[in-house]
Amino acid sequence: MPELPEVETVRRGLLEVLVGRRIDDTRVTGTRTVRRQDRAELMARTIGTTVTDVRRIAKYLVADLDSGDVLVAHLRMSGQLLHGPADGPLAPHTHARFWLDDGNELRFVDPRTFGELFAVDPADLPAVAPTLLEVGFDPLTGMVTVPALAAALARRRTPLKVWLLDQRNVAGVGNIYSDEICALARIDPLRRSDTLTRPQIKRLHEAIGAIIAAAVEARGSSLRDAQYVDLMGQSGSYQERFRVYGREGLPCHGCGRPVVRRVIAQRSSYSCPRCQR
DNA sequence: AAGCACACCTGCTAGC
DNA sequence: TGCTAGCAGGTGTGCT
Repeated sequence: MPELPEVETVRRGLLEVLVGRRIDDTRVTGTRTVRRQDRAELMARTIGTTVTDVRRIAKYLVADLDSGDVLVAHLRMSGQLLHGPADGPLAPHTHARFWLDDGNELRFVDPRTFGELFAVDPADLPAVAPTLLEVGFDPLTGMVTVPALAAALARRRTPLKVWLLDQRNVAGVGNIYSDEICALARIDPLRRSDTLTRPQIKRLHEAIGAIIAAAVEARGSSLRDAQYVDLMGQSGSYQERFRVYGREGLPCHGCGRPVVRRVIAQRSSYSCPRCQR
């Protein structure tokens, strides 16, 4: 479900409702929700702790606990974190519940069960979740210079779309925003990363920053199935500004010719063959 | 070693 | 109306 803008929107919501709250009780019912450790260990490491900060690393949400441990969540395709009164109705596919000391509850809901939770000592992260520590620059908080971007692009020989999806290159970009970035930069997503021209790299640099900033501003994108909602169940609005994503056959905003869908890296990819080269 | 295909799940929708 | 093939915001694994 969520890419950087959606995860960032959830993070900002969690900052408001979680920081300073003590977790009075934790219950995990989903059998696939905790995969990197024993479920009982996650419960033991969270119950009785107070949340001191909520950070984002790529698409991971990281809650710092006053015990020194971190509670980490990844929503993958269909995960949601929802916050509300502890006596509120339970949504289907609720796999974990965290009871807070103010009468509210944080719930992890995930129909496809790809999402996950784990709670560890940060010193153990290299062993438990190495990829979380191997992410590239963050377009929202750590944009790189144009020469640094050029160097990183030259290090791989893979389609630009695939390069953008690789979290080791850019942290937090996924299928929607990689297409939107390529469209704004007017580059073919199949263009090999190590063959971009100087002007293309400059445009790509601007596009990465601009698309992600605008999508965060819009509180992310919610598609037709309304899977993505923020902590309070509210939708984002960036889907109203999509240039190409999901617009197969509809006119390109630049030239009016139909947007084309292709499969790249086993994902749907949308682009304008005329404007993107 | 890098690059690529596939597996992991459930639910919704378009098309017959 | 009812069935089913196809598709969905991601990433870990295993192959070449």
